[in-house]
Order: sequence, then structure tokens, then C-alpha cells
Amino acid sequence: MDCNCVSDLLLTPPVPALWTPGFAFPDWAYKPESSPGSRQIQLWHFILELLQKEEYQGVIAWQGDYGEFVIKDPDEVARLWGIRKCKPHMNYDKLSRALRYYYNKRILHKTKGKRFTYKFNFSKVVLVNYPLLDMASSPFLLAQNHFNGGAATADCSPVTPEALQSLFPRLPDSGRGTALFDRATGAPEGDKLRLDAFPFLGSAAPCYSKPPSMLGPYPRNPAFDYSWGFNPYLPGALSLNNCPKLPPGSIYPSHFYPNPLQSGLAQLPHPFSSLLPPGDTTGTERAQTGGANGSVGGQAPRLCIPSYPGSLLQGRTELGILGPGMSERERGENTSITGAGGGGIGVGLGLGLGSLGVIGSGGGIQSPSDRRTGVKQDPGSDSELEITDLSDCSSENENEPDFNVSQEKEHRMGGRPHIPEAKTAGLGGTLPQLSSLPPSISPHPLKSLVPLTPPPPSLPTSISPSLILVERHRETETLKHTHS
DNA sequence: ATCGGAAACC
DNA sequence: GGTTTCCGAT
Repeated sequence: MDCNCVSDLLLTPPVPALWTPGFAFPDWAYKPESSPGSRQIQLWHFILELLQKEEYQGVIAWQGDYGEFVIKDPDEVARLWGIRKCKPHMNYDKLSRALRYYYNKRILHKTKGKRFTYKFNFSKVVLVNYPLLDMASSPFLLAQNHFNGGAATADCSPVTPEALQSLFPRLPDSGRGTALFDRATGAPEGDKLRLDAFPFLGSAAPCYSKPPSMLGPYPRNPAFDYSWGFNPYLPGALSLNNCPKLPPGSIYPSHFYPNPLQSGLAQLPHPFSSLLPPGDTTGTERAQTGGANGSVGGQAPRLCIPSYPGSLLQGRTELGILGPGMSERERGENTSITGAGGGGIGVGLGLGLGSLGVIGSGGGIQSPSDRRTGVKQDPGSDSELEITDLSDCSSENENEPDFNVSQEKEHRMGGRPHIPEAKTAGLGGTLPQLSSLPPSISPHPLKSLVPLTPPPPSLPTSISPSLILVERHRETETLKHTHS
């Protein structure tokens, strides 16, 4: 009974359950260049998947700061991971060990004081993987400061979802990404993302102005060290060869690759994936049908397929299976956000940068599940943010002590938060209570991107402060050009 | 609960 | 390389 993969296969539309149409990394993410031969799904990918799936809200969910998530039901997550990896004896202890290995890789870091809470280091994901970013050209770098209320420490603050909401719909013509690139060279490598087309990316730029300690760990090539193996935007990584088992009808067909950004966009959760032109099913379609696969419920044993990139494809089988959790409204929201074409991936992830949090995000919003799990929103947890980027970014051999410097062990929280509903409701068929979902205006970047999370009521773009700022800078930029 | 070393595994 | 497994330490 080591692995009932086979039987699982018969019981559920396996992969689809985990592979979210709206948000999945392309197969090349599973076999990064720097990690030849690695074609198994990686834990962090898996985590992202779960986070993306509505039915797992009760098990794991975005919570708190940007990029921060809470494993509400460690055992269940471990179980799912075990199933996925055909490791029946997997448990949270082991899984967490694997997660800890990400610390040094800077993929993740622990949110101190919050049990079972980790945080993705999206800054790494985004910035490091956007070597072609034309940061300098963005007038929105300034805008970002506005977005962040000019907080002194907002050097790395992400833009608010609201801002995105107001920005995206207005982004000029969904020109299939062309507007987002300087296509001069034509070659993918030549594609240069125009940051000004993605104001939110501006939030990323300042991140690199973090204290040297942040970059320190990258002696070889600071900003572009892909040592940890994930470089979604590395054009060179876009090879079908990376997906030996790529099934036909893949959602990652060959045409998926040419434009790394557009491709990436397709994987992003709403609204980024929605940025793809309507015609681009690799993106929008999945995005809009994403998530709620009500049938998944139950401990429905998930298949234990050999994890290969292509499995993502199966998300396609979910198309049309719109669970009850996915409201028309959500879909509507999704579609309404179509706007700028291509190039979004960095966007979504970029939002997580640094995670100083938007105004009041740091410890303000606490979802019901937070309370339920005893997760404490530490008002002063902003320090974590520093940790985020200053974290032991060194090689695996050294463990930065300073990572724990500000740590203050909290044992106040009694026993581990047990969430009965998690298993029964979260996975048992009934979708997690909506009430457990963070406020729709959650400052969480990814949360706001997740299809299942209704976007905050969009401000009329015409009066959106964000947009105003953006346009203001746009004008400024124009003026600059005029003068020069 | 969390951490991280060590060794084994694939 | 990316875990998985085990385990002692905090």
C-alpha cells in the first residue's frame, strides 16, 4: 500500500484537482535550466497550486502579508504532498523540512511568530527572473511610492490590488503583449519588458535598493543568480524538450512559449491571466474557469502521477467544471479585467515584493481563519519584511543568524490550531466558508489575483487614485520626453 | 513548533 | 538537485 497511485487515478480527475487553470507555472518552471533533470514538481509549486485552489482554502491559504500563506491543516497538506509524490509516509515534519530548505534558496521564509505561516519571497521570483526588465524606463517607480502612501519603509512595497484593479482595465489595448515589449530584436531574448506598461512592477524596482545585505548573498551575479533554479522568464528555459511527456492538447502548447511574458501571464492568477487577449485561451480561458472544482472535495485521493510539467495541462479538463464556489461575479470580474496584453507574470508575483505591505496590511486585516487558527497578526511583524529580503540568502552552507535576530519566539499560542472544518469542509466536499476568506479588499497581492477571490469593487478607473497617479506620471514622462 | 545537520533516495 | 527521512536542539 505504498502508493495507491493507480487507484487514485481512477477515482478522481486527478491532476486537475491540483492544477489550477488560472494559476500554474509552466512546465519549464518544473525543469529549470539550472536544474537539468529535475522534472518533478517542486514543493513550492505544489504549495502555490494548493493556494490557488479554492477547495483547499481550508487547508492552506494566503493570509496576512503579501506572499504569506498559512498552512491551516499541516497534516492535510502533507498528506496531499505525499500523495502527489507518492510518499505515503509524508508528514508535516518532513514537508516542513523541505520547506526549510527553501529558506536558503530564498524561495520561502518563515513568518516568525505565526505558526505554520510561511511567505514566498516573490521578490526573488520576480526580480531575479526579470533580467530584461527595463526598470529605468518606468515612470511608475515613483507612482509606487504614492501607492504606498509614501511610507518611509515602503521601498519595496507592492501596489495595492485596488490599484491594480484600476490600472489594469485601462492599460492600453490588449495588444497581445506587443506593447509591452521592445520587439526590436525579435528574439525572445530581445524582448524587453516595458516596465512602464506595468506600473506595479515598479514596486519591484525599489526592492533592489534594499540594503546591501539583501543582495549580498548573490556574490556571483546579484540580481540574476538563478542558483535556486527557477527562472520562469528565462527565454532559454522555454523549451518543449523540457516536457518529455507533454500531452497533446497541452495548455502549454508550443505557441505557449515564444513569449515568455505572455506565457507567464497565462499562468498568473486573475487578473493577470486575464490580461491576455480574449483570444488567448492559454491564459484567459483557464483563468476564468479556474478554481472551484467542487467535485474534488472529499479526501478524494488524488492521483499520484509521476509529476511532470505536463500535468498542468490537465487543468484543461477542468474547463467547464465550474464549481458552485465560482460565482458568475468572479467570472465577470475576471473578464472585465482584460486589458493589457502579455507580460504580466512578473506583475502578479511582483506584487509580493518585499512585502512591506500596503497601508495597513501588515497586521490590519485578519481573516476569520486567522482568528480561528490562532494566527496572530503581529503589528510589529513588519520586521519580517526585512527578514524576507535580508534572510539568509547565502548558500546552503551558511545560515544567517541575523535571520533570527528579530525573532521572538511566541509560545503563547497553545496547541496547534486544529480546524475541523478544514478537512471536512475544505476537502470534504463543501467548500470552505466564504467567511473564512480574507476580505475582498485584502491587501494580499496574490490573493487578489486568485480567481476565487472576488476582486475588490473596482474604483471607477476614471477616479481611481491609482490611475490618477499613473496617468500623472505618464504625463510627466511625456513632458520629459517633450523637453528632451 | 521550528530549525537545520546528516544521510539516503531518486 | 530536490527532496525524504531521521533526529537532536531550541
